Amino acid sequence: MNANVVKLNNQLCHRFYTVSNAFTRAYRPMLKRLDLTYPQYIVMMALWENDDIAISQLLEVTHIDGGAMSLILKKLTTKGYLAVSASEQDKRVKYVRLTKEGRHIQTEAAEIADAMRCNIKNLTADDAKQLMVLIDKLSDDLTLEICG
Amino acid sequence: MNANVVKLNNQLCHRFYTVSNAFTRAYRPMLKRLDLTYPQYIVMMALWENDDIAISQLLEVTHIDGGAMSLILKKLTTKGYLAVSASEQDKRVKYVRLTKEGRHIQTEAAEIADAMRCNIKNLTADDAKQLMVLIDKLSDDLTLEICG
DNA sequence: ATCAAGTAATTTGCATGCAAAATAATTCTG
DNA sequence: CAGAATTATTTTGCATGCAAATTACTTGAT
Repeated sequence: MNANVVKLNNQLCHRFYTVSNAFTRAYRPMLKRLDLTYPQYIVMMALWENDDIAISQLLEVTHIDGGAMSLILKKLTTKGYLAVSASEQDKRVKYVRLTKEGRHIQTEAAEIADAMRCNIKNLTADDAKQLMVLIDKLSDDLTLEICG
Repeated sequence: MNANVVKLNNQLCHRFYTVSNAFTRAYRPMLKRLDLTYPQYIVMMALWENDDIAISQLLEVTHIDGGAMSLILKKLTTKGYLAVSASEQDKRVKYVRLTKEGRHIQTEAAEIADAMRCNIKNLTADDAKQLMVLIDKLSDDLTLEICG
């Protein structure tokens, strides 16, 4: 029978794929004036909220790939937004700290976040809240069982 | 005031980023035996549902990047899952068609989709339905206004 | 104390995603 | 009917995402 035909339009995963990429594209032109890519913006957001943390913690909150993070931190360092330094206690650990410039651009970033929220008109505030709750439920499933 | 502090945990976009990547990672080991990556799997799903279509249509339903699609189609051709041929009417247009082998692996793919659904236990069927509705609303916002 | 494990980061190789430029072929316009 | 504008695909250059291997340090067991 045809019940086994996998329909693209029924796939939750494909929706996430599509929307996630759409977000990245939507942010790109806005982040351009800060010279940030979307993943770099995620790192900056994490640091604005919690500065001077270890790379391992940054990895945990951002969910960015470790290998990618190495490159991203180098680029953000080059841009002058942050500095990375090894811990004295444990030389394996490296701490990331915003520079004055890195803290400074937070104001502009807040405007970008506002602009993005304004662009999302179809979705009500309640919808957005609901959406986050549902995504978090799904998120638990995905992280817990790395599939059998 | 602190109202302008952008919190990572309030960002819808970051949730999509995280979950989308989690899906890709979750699918990877399952798709391995079919020698498919997740985007390649999307292309196959689109073709199982609608075979013998132009690349432009494939781009439309999958939302995969055009540049990436070129490479993906080459790889799927090499794997023996499909064939690409130029249209007679309009030589600019190329049609994509599944091979017998390409059609054959649909059965196994259906099992993979089922397995993935089984792994998502936290989310009820109703939740999933709700989630799709909300994502589609959001999706409209993102595709329509490519931001100002 | 010493050597084997374990940890934190980085590096590597491959597969996209994205924007912009380049190709190739078709249609539109004067 | 010829050149311009348009359309379908591919190519190019850069930035991740992912898994696996590697490096540099630390900790643990004996």
